[in-house]
Amino acid sequence: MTPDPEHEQLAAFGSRLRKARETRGLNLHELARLSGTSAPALSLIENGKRDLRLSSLCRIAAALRVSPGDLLEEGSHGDNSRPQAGSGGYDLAEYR
Amino acid sequence: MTPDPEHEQLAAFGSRLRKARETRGLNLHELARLSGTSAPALSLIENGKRDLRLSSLCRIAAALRVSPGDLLEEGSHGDNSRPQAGSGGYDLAEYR
DNA sequence: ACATTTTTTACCTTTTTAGATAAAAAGACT
DNA sequence: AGTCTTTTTATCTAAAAAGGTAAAAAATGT
Repeated sequence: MTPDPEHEQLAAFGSRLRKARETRGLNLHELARLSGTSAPALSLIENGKRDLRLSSLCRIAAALRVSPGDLLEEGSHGDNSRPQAGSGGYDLAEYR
Repeated sequence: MTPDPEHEQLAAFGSRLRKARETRGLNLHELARLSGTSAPALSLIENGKRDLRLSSLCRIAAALRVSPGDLLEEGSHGDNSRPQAGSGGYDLAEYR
């Protein structure tokens, strides 16, 4: 079958991204400010409706304090379910 | 200092990609046929001079029989130094 | 030195990411 | 019901990826 592996991978990436974001209690607007990618773009990406550049992927991963690979692999090795570094704060004040 | 983390990450990705390609004994032209990304584009990417889409990254990784994450992480867990699956053949004849 | 292969660079065109903004849809809460 | 928050969708514009081709540069081999 393999109905469009392209879209499948983007969709899988998108749902992992969404899960990581929600786990950290961030909404799209906040992640947008942290990552530099706009909220509408993030919405499209999380729904697998938009491709994204590697540089954007890295910025988003950094904003979520995840290694970029953890958003591609289904997180067996790197635990993706919780923010890893201490100080759960996200310095959102800086971006206000 | 952090002189442009953007370019740094692309450059690091590029050299990992180059290493993976060379390990498999493929030249740019062959990887281009296998991945669907043109040889000039691959050259720019390997030298960190061009950004690339996530979908392109996945196609290239598939052509090299590597998981996409292995090209982003420095391959501690997934061994990246050798083709993983058996049958070293790459079916280049199909693309002639 | 010469020929061959491989890589790099340049130019051009098409497609697409990406941001901004606004508006609509969906959810949550009182 | 209504209000507020969050998400989704749409439209527009600019910047950039990506392919093709071709030519130049570099590396390799005889």
